[in-house]
Amino acid sequence: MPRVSRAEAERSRRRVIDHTARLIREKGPDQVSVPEAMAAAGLTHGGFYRHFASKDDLLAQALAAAFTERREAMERLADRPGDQSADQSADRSGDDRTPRAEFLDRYLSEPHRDHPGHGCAAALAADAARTEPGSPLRTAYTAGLRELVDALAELPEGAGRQETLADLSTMVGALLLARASDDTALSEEFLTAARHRLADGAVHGDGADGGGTGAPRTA
Amino acid sequence: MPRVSRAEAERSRRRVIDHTARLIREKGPDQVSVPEAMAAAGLTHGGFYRHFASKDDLLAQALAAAFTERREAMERLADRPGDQSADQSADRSGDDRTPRAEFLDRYLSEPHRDHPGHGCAAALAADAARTEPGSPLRTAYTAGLRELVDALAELPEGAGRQETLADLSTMVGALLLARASDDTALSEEFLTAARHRLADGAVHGDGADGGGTGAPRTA
DNA sequence: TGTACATCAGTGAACGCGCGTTCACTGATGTAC
DNA sequence: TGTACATCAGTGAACGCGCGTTCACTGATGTAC
Repeated sequence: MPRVSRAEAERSRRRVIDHTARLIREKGPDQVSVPEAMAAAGLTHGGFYRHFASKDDLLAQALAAAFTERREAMERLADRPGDQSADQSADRSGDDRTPRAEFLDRYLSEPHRDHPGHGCAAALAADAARTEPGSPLRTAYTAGLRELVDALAELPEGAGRQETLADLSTMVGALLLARASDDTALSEEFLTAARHRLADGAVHGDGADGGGTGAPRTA
Repeated sequence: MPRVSRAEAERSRRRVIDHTARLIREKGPDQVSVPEAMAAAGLTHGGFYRHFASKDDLLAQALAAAFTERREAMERLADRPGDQSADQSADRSGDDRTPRAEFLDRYLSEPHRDHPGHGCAAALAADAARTEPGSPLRTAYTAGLRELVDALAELPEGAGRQETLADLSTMVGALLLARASDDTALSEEFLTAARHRLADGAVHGDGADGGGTGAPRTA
């Protein structure tokens, strides 16, 4: 069916970007082909260049979309206290837990480890690092990373910027190492070790987390 | 020159593996072609299958070599106190610093960030994670990672296993994020934040390392 | 130690394949009157 | 509102290219006697 409406074409474009945003996290940007990206959106590869200047262009837009998708999910977490939909305090899901604690636990969880397709886009660090400085993918990565850092730092109960950068390093590293470990026990050890480190590991004076003495993770 | 001696052939094989061990860290395993790996060793691609069963086979052997190369460098660090070659205490290079502190500083340094080719093989986590469980690359990665963890945990002044896993997560994450950040300031921030976190952040009970007061680089 | 011959490391051409990109074509959409 | 025509989203074939792998060939190396 040639020549669909402009609204339909715009929907096609978004579908390609969104599917590619998933595919690059699942397989890596280099392993996603143009025919594959188009097919995932229900199209043939011939029309690709009506929507994108090049494959690089699509990859950069898809990466930006992946970062946005995650940032929105995180902001939903941060706004949670004021919002209630179904279970307020019925089950033990954390009304008493801070957005930061909730974010950490979800980040360092087995579902996140096992489903990279809708997971953290910062985990594509190595792919971004291998492109030329100034390349579309590298630029999109850096912008997305910066926004992620800022959003993390602004979470209620967040620590200073330097602590946030160290936290994010630990999270990304543990997630990647857990994904790569071809051994269930070792993989879980990475997630657990990082969770413990970030929950109370950075605290010097006292080891209590829940309670809430003032500056909990300061040196 | 066809039909070289067996010793020469063995040297060729090692040259291919060693160059590939560098190339996969620089460009990623998927971006290294068979012709490129052979050319790096001064050979043409035709003879490849006299040395390796497949490209996958070479990649796995190269990854194992990359891990070994780094482990040997680390063990040299650990043995340093007993070994002296040129400068014992002439310059300020750390005779008073622990092997662990030395390792951390080198790991989270700009030279390591800027020269992945001879850097940490664990940074290939995402590439390993994207292969099938049980694949040669994945298996080699897991084995190398396990040895790295063990070697780290056995460093003098090393903490427990869980602390080691969290430390390694922070190091790998910070290194990858620093490499990907297309902004010098942000990149250095990641290295610095991780250095501070690991220098004094993980110590619970006492902060004393080599010389004097405990936490020297506290916020 | 010398001779005869099998082995096999390395070469370069060739294979089938999927890639990114281009292009002629189609017909419904969008627009001008 | 209708009509005439230009636009352009999507199709499918085609391009040149580099890939992983195979293969016939070469001649020095290694071995048997």
